[in-house]
Amino acid sequence: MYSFTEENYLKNILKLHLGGTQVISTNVLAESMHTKASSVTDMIKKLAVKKLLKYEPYRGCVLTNLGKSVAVTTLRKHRLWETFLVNTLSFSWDEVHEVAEQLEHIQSDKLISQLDAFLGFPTHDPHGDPIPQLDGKIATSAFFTLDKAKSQNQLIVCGVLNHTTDFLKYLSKYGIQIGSHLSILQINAFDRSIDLLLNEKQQFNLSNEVVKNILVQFIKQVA
Amino acid sequence: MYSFTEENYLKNILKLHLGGTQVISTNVLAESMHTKASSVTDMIKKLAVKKLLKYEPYRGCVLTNLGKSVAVTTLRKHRLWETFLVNTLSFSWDEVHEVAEQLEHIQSDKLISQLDAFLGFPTHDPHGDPIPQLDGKIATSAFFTLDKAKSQNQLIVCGVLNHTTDFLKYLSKYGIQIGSHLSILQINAFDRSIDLLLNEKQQFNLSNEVVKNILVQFIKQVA
DNA sequence: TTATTTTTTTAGACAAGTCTAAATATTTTT
DNA sequence: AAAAATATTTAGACTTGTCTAAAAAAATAA
Ligand SMILES: [Mn+2]
Ligand SMILES: [Mn+2]
Ligand SMILES: [Mn+2]
Ligand SMILES: [Mn+2]
Repeated sequence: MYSFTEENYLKNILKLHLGGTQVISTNVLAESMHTKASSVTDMIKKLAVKKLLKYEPYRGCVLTNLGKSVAVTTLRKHRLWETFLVNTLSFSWDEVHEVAEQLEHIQSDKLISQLDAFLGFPTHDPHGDPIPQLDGKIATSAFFTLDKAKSQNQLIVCGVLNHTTDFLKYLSKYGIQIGSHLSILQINAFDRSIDLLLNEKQQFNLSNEVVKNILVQFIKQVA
Repeated sequence: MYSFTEENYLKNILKLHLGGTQVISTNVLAESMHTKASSVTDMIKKLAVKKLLKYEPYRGCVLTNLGKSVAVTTLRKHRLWETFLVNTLSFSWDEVHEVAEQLEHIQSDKLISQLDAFLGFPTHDPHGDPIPQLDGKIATSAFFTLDKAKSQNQLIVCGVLNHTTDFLKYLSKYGIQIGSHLSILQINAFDRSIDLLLNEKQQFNLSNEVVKNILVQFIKQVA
């Protein structure tokens, strides 16, 4: 129905919307698409004709409901495939994104619904991001970033904001993954780094730059 | 590395080679690609420049070893994905081809090797076609078509030559699938149709047109 | 409010892949 | 061996998506 390129534009606009931007400017979208502003202008004019977004010259664009639904479906497919790659095919969380970028464009409703069922209707992908449901609803994250934590907090790692291979490999090297337990020992005021205890065993320090990209929640007391 | 289109051309040429044709003519390839002869001429010139095939104007083309290896890999991916769709995601054998046509172009060596392992290193796809191995070897079929059978033969269905949804649905309606047992009751000389017994239960007649497209082998006596 | 900088759009070009119509080659028939 | 039929290639055009360079609009600074 829609080309890979169109789906990628819509998905990137959606991500920018989800990041809190109402109207997406040409330059911001060009950055996000790793392309030039002139290419973006051409493309958003075409997407506007197809009623996938609203476009005001020199003002930027906003997804229509139609465009949003295409984008959400693409994001859903991306995250389901990432889950499949990690849970079923033993990929590590830093290896899945590139492959999911390809798989998300496969067109088959049955494929996605069967995959969803096979995976047991997962709610979050391997990076802790919510998987949009069939009806288009995306769970809003109840998680907060580790730099908001207080001393003595008992936390559990739920996701990451930075999805780059480098960052994920860095976390993996320390043994940090989704589900890891973190106890905050001390917050260092001078550089905002955090001393913590991982899984009640290893103790180390994480820089503020790292800490800002780790999503956590309080450990739930299971009665 | 290679575009979807290039992979599709190479895969179609390989299929024609496997069908017994040494040199592939422009018109035959155009038919196979559902495109026009002039488009084929353009494309094979490009593939020749890339050393994927040898091309003699007005004479036709032949895959090089490089082209053959790309084509075989694509065919391997196609058949592994078909196997996944049927074995893991509960697709029926007449629903998988279109989706596999898309999935076969996903680029990730790890994806394919992990999928192969997950499926238990299958040797044949859901239509009974051999899955090319990593080294490029394609098992030659030890099967024969049902129209070669003799009266009293005890056979097992191993594959099909016609892969269309219509044909596969037709077989499924009668309950014929890979692994079905067939006993030849009678061969009717006048129309070359066959009366047979399916799985020692149902008895019916299959036309010569149908019978020519079913691959079988003798039932092996397992001691 | 005018001048300068930044952002966005337009103009024109290019690559991939396809098509139709016309020109050549090749094969088959007479 | 020439004529007719068939197969193949060339020429020119079109679509999608991209780019650079230049023009125009908007935002910011003076
Ligand atoms: Mn991803
Ligand atoms: Mn993810
Ligand atoms: Mn197939
Ligand atoms: Mn098959």
